[in-house]
Amino acid sequence: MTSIKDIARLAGVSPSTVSRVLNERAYVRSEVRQRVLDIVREQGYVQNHVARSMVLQRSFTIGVVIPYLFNMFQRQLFASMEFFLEQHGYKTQFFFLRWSDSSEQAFLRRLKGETLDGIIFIHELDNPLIYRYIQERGLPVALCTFEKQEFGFPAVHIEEEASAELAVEYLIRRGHRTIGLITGEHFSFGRQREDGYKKALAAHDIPYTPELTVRVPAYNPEAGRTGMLTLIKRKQPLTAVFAATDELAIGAIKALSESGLKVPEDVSVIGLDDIDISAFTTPGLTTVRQPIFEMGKKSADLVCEWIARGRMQGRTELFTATIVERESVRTLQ
Amino acid sequence: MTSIKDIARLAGVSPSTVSRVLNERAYVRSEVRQRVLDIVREQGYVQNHVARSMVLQRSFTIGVVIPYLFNMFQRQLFASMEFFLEQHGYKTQFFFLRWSDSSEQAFLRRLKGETLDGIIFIHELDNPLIYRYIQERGLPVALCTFEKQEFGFPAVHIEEEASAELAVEYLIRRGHRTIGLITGEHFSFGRQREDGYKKALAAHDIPYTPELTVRVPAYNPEAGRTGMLTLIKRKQPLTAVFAATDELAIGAIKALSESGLKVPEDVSVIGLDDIDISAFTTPGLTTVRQPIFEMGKKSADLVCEWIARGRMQGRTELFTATIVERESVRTLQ
DNA sequence: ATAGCTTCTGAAAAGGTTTTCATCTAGTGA
DNA sequence: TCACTAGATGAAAACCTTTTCAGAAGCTAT
Repeated sequence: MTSIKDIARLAGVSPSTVSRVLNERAYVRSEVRQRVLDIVREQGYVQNHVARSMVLQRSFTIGVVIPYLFNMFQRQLFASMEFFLEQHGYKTQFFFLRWSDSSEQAFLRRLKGETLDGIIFIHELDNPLIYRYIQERGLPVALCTFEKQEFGFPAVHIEEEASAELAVEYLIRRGHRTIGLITGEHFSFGRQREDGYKKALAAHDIPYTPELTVRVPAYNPEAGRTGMLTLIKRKQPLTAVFAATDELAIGAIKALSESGLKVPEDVSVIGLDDIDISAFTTPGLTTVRQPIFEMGKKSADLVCEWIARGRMQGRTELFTATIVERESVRTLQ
Repeated sequence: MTSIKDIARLAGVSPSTVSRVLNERAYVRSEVRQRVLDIVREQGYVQNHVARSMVLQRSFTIGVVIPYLFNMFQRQLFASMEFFLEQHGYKTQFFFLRWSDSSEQAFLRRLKGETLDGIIFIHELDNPLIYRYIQERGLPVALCTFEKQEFGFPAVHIEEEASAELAVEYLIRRGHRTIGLITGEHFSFGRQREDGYKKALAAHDIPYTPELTVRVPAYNPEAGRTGMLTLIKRKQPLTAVFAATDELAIGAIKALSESGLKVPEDVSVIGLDDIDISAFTTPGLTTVRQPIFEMGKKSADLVCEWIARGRMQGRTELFTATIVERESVRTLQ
């Protein structure tokens, strides 16, 4: 591998000068600059990132932490982040977490050895030590889909509770009063969306029926399917179901059709997220849209802004969720 | 940040000894070893990866290159790779490519500056310089979903052509003789699957009708939808459609139902890939299964094996594709 | 002629690790 | 007692950059 020294030797200058040329510093005679540049091109020389990171004490890398699941929602979010992070001149380093406390600890250890310039969290982690560590180290960070009041990290998210309310409200407005809920056991958004469901019911004087709620261990279609199957088996009459995420909703629709029930004729289904695929199910999934792409962009912007211009205290970017009407909800009567 | 020198000072030994302890080398008195270990734990010290990469000339990072698209198929593949790469002790570094020649050139430049230990390519890149560079540098590599005979890189893939044949054959066996094809313009697999389609027709003496083929510029549901719409508009009678990927098939089903055509009663649809979601569409998508998870694992294993034990010449791992029967294909008569 | 700037350049240090080489100590066998 | 070996340790070099500092050269103003 050719190094800066080779270029220096070939150009008859010192490594310092080559470095100055490469980093577009002043104080290099234009004639020398040109000679160096020519040799660089000729030799196909590229700076060694590792050595650069070493001396600069920065890696030009942003970590993106995704706990446990890597579903369609996160794929879209991640793709968006990666795109804008690259535009800002940063590489993206993935951190998939697995489902365990030891995984979060392992992540923390790993984090300490990593020279990241910043970090984005998708979904909330259980281990508070991680946030505390980030705080102490002063690592630029952005939270995506949740916030952490006590730390005042910049965050981008929708009003989870209000968005769920919006979905259930939509159902109620269309005459539904026996509404099932399928949500996941994990993550703050699952709880918040459940709260939103309850709040909407309460606002319309509909008593909360525990038998209409089912909590599943994941947020994928398969979990939605088994959740819906459970609900059907309970024989609690219902005319509609709110699934806490679109993937859950897609699984629910599958379970309904497997059970000979038509959507939306027999049971209406509404989701939350509006992932790509929701526009392509049959029937098209009525859902609440989270502006995923924009949220990914904003998260990227926030970390980069912190890096470039220093920390801004307690900045939260709230996105609004909106109903997307497709064909999976029927108006009663 | 505490460094190895701090630990050395605290333990009253030299950095060399600490390094030996950390890397589990011999020639350290067990008493000293324990003292160092205690201080390391106490101080929460972790090795600095950048410095380590610098001196070791390896990064413990495998690059995964994904051209242009980042769809559901690739998400699953990527998740699988990341999982097994981590098991092998490697980090995963993403390289998303955009749709242009300059993007591939930019990638090549970037690649030169990167200290990767290995690289996995998902889908074939157009720019041959990239493979030549990899070859010259002797960088361990694995190809996933395609192969490059002239370079003899280890590769894992299915027989694209034969798999497509399998799908079309399945249709023909069920009495279909006017079969549409929706495929993408780009990537070798698109062309190969088209060849498979033609071959299956030829094998059953069905003349190839160009009007039944439509080529779309992407491999996502939206492209599948517009592709199907085009096919419908052409008014060329057909009883079945082979979509080159499941995402295309999902879009095709959507277009059919939008046009008042029922699947599979009016038109049968078969895909290829068997991505997660295909089990959850209504009707369930009949498709040809590519063992995505296993292929991801194998790719990871191959690069790691090359790194650990040196290059194995021209090793190709062929996976077999199998029909997955669900509800989107009807038997005629 | 001298002092004081500006522009340009190179030597050397720094960044945090690993590894080679040299040295020292203790133990073994003659 | 004397070589010799094995075990344990530290000093220093190396990995490849960037940046600071110092010095040289050329100019301007006194």
